Amino acid sequence: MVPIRKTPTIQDVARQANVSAATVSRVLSSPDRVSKTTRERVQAAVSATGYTINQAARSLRLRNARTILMAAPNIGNPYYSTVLDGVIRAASERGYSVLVATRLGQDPNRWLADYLHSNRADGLLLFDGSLDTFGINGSDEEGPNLPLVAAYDEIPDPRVNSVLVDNRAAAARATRHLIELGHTRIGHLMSPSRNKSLHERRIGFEQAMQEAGLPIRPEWMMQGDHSLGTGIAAGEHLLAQSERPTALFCGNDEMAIGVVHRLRLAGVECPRDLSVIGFDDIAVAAFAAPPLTTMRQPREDIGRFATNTLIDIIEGVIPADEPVHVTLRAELVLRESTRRA
Amino acid sequence: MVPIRKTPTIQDVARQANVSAATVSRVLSSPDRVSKTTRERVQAAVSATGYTINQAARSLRLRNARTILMAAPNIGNPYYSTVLDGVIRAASERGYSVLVATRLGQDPNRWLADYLHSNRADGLLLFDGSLDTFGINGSDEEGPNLPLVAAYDEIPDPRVNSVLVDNRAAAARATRHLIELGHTRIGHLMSPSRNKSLHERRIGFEQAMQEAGLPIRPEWMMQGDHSLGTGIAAGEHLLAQSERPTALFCGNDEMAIGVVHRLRLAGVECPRDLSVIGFDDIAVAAFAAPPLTTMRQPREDIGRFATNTLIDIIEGVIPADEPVHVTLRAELVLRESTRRA
DNA sequence: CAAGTTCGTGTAATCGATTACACGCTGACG
DNA sequence: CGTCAGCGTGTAATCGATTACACGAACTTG
Repeated sequence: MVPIRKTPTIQDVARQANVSAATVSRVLSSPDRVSKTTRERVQAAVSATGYTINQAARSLRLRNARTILMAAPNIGNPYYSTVLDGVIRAASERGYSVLVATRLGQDPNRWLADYLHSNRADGLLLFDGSLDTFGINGSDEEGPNLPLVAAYDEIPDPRVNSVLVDNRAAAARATRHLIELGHTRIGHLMSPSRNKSLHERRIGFEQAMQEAGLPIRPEWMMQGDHSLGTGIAAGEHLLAQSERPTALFCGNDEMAIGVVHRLRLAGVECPRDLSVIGFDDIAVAAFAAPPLTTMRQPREDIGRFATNTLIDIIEGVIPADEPVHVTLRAELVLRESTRRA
Repeated sequence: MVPIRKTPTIQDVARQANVSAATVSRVLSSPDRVSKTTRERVQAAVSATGYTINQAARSLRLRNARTILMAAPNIGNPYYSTVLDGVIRAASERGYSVLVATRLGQDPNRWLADYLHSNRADGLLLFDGSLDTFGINGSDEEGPNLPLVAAYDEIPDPRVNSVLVDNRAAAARATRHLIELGHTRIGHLMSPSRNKSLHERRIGFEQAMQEAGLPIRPEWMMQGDHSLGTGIAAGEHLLAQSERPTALFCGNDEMAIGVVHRLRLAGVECPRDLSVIGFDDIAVAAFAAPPLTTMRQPREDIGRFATNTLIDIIEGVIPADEPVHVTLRAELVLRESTRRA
């Protein structure tokens, strides 16, 4: 019967190797500062004891956590989960752990502060533009003082680093696709407008329409919230109208799928009666009925890029006082939900 | 110009309130042990300084992290992301943070050990049955000594706590659904069999077939790996046969969608020519073409339940030496991919 | 009024790793 | 042979929170 083996500490290793704890620490962090013979003795002791570092002690001493926090309004959403995958991979490559937080019922400005001021995470990946970053960053005058990278959604504060897709250009591209197919009666199911990045999609739509000299009909501009539910509601809104558009640009794929689903129940088939283009290219899109034409966001790249930027800032590779703004491009993916007018 | 404000410590609060750090600590953890007047003074000092606890210091002293680790082979998978959502919510309610780890290219038995022995996490939620739990638990004879709950996949070791779906019963239910619709020529696209839980789905299928006195045709038993790709391959396998089944039970929804997709390209329509039932009810399923009949797994419940069980074990609410085995039920969701033979 | 409780608070040790500083040894050089 | 540089290692302080123990004050009780 082996007695309960406590997790070995650096002291245990030191004793085993007949050196001081300081030397063990040096072997682990800067091996060249230790003579070859002691180094080997210590390394043997490490594997003999099965020592692993106690992160809490290390964090306390070094005032960092080698951990980043990813915050998203809803991780269950397939959009974010792909991003998260990229985040985890990038973080892991650089020796960082990933904490995940989701917005819960609480005060939106409180839920993160706790994590960040408490030395649990060294930086924040923010995928939620509705947050007041000042609440996280301390007083306004100081500016951001905690490593923070915003992605997916733009933060009004230009001092915040960001990794974004060029939503305006992508939305214009999507709209032009419909125009190139010969459509002139085009509607838009809009994304929530309090989110600045998403609002850009509407602007891109309007620009493309104006450039083509096409009218923007108010009754075909519908407000959605990115849920399937609003897609279905938009479908009903369209069904109630005497004159319907022949093409529709939706602010995201979920809403597009909702619209298509609702219209089909009423015998209005996509793309026969209505061409629909979405945005994001979530995994579902390719297998929806019909497979959805959409603007693909490089979600995993967004995750990786944002993570690497964040860690660069944390480690001082990038100076913290010069905000980084990266813009990635979305790509048109042609499938079967759009066709010639 | 305000000087750079360092994160306030418990000492700063103590100074501000004219008490000792011990008293501040007591106000925070057991307020009734402190007199009303000092308590209020301390609370005022806490808000005045904006103090938040330093988790690293707390973890070091208390030898816990108030953090759990969720490990899944692939978080980008929509299946796991819903589970993760349940995990985060349940953990958050109990004051725990969630670290997420994904299997990377490395040695499967090493990637977790580090997290757990290093005081970063107090327990592990394991969603990957291919791991050798002994590597995590220390020597065999000791048995599990680190709080661990396995979900989704069954761990061969009965001493490991688990939260699972009754895969065999659910698979039998799915198969009986096809039989009740009058199908007699039924195939099965199998899940990976090295995973014990998933293998149960095959057994459930075979049991239901046998009970109904229906033959199991080897050429209609196909091996998949839960990806869309194997669904497509299975579709091709079926297309190459002279005699095809009229119904197919797929080990998960992705494969089902792949099969349907591939067959349609060849003019074989679901459900007209082939009824297909999936498993899991991932978000896509309802909006696939056609909407997929499937067995719904209570994914968020699995996440919540597993998390609460894990935290109960960590906190000693449940004795660690009596393994917990919870079985949840999957539910038949009727949509349009199955019809009468 | 002495002795014993109870209550509220402070003192100091502790968790485990890191690192500035000090010290001793070796070897080079004038 | 004395001095000094450089290398390798140990000593001890430190990070911030928790808590066993001690202590003094107030209160109870015979």
